[in-house]
Amino acid sequence: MVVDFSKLELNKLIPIYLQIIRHVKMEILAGNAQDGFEMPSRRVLSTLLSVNPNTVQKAYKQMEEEGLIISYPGSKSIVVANEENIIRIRQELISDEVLSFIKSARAMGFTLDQAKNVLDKYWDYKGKEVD
Amino acid sequence: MVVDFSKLELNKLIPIYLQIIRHVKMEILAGNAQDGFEMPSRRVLSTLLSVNPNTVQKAYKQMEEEGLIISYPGSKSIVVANEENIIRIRQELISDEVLSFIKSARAMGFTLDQAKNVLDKYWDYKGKEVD
DNA sequence: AAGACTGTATTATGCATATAATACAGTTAC
DNA sequence: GTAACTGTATTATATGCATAATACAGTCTT
Repeated sequence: MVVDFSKLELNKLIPIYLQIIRHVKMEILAGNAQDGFEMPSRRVLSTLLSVNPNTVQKAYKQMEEEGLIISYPGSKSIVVANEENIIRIRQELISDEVLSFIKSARAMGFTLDQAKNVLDKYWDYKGKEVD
Repeated sequence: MVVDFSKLELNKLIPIYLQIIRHVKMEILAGNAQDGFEMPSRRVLSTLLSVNPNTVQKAYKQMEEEGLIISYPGSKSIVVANEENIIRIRQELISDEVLSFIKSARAMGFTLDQAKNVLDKYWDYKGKEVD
């Protein structure tokens, strides 16, 4: 099975290679990218995302260094989704995504209840308009 | 009264001038930066944040163009926190902060209830460790 | 065996961000 | 009025990110 990138929408503010890495981590956490799954090749993913192959390579190289994937020259790269990695990724993403949101919500003057109400209101939200 | 920047901690991933702008918007939303409040001078804020004066100037110039502040050459810049701005800022920050968090939480496989539980767990969180 | 795919590497260019060092004119405080 | 502050502007340099264009060697498929 191959790790799915079809739901990754690139944001212009954050470096693309970091968004690729974060996407893989989220797919692992969500249980969609399991241990031993294949990564798409650098060239294939660069085409899919309309991005330069070197940008994808930068992401893959860093994931390699983090022990998130294993690459064999000539062959495809493989996901390493062992317990150790999953625990580390969960801590990292909670710290990056959850805590930064809480920080923002508090800075905006939200109480905990108000923050939960906002989640209720926008959880199933799809489009672009907000009110 | 002068807009407070003492609680702004700079993140290395996001451009500094954007973090400055976002901080002002959050202070306005939270009701801390009220209409007519003074901004710290470019030089003073650059010293406070340990950042180049030109970086602060870039943030102030963009806020000027957004109608968020008014500057008079030689004098201090003033916050424009009218109803129109507040509504626009609220929409913008909800879109930027709330929707991006929801998107991340869903990508991590969280249900709405799980997301709320995470908020409960970390809302009052201070330090750096996560479990 | 051959061709098409892999990973990996190098060199060059463009752009945005941030820094550094000045400069000048208007306002404010003493 | 003078000094110390304002906003505003310019030029130069460095860095990170992304792109473009190649190149080479290993693996896989047929």
